[in-house]
Amino acid sequence: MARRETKRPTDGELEILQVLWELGPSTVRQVHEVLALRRGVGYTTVLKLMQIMTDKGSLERDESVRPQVFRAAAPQSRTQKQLLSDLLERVFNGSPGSLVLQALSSKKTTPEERRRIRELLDRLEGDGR
Amino acid sequence: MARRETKRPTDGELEILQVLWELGPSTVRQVHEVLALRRGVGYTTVLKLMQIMTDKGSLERDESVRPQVFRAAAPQSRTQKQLLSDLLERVFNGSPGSLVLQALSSKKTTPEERRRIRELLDRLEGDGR
DNA sequence: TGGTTTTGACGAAGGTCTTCGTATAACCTG
DNA sequence: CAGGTTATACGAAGACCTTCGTCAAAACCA
Repeated sequence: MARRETKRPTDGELEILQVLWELGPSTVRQVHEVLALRRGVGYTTVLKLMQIMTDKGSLERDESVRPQVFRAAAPQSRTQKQLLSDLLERVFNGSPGSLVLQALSSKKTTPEERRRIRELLDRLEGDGR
Repeated sequence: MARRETKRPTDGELEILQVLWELGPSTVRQVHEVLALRRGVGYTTVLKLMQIMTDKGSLERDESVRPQVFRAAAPQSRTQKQLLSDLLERVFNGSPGSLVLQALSSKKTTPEERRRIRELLDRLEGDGR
């Protein structure tokens, strides 16, 4: 028996999702061009991964055109939210406080971002909780 | 050839680290008791994982006592920071803004946590950046 | 249309991870 | 000290993942 697992994307899958979120629906070749520059991976490697992802449901494929066009099945924001929530549970014991503090203190934020965070905090206070 | 990898702990490793951070230095038996309740894993499975982690350097082992006592090589906060930073790069393109917003909006925070976040934001503004 | 290039499917190698079974070593108890 | 119990080491099975070679199909083009 092996792992019963979350449906977290693997590293390779995430890399491909990132490219597709940025480029929009793309062919294998287009994705490969980006990844080849980034780390010299072969064309069939990318193809295979994308085929597997399609089987898994994380990509969708338009076979009516040639070459086939792939796109991410879920929007970036949803995947981000899911992975963040996963990290929160597995690493921060489900309490977002220290996560947010760590994120804010170790990385640079823009004034605009900070403004929006304050706004959100205000709204949370307003909710009475 | 296979994956050249980050040194992110695997799921199983993280589970053990969590137990050790909570209990402090512990024997395999103690760790196993927690994990067995949580998901029925076998004793030697836990042992093996902890041995591997010791080889990798993520655990340290006191062999001078019997049974041996293991402890996490790195403090929880450091691992949290590392994993958060990793997620930030791989999933949020290195910009913490939306990460923080997502974390705040999807999970409950306490008033105390929000106060500390505001404090930190104030300090960041003060820095002139 | 025939040759060349691009695309897509497939399988398999080699790695990691998790899981245990089994065998040994250490310890304890009478 | 003998017998039983607990702790450790070891190896191997089986599930993924990533990687690519190879071949066939499709598209292109001169």
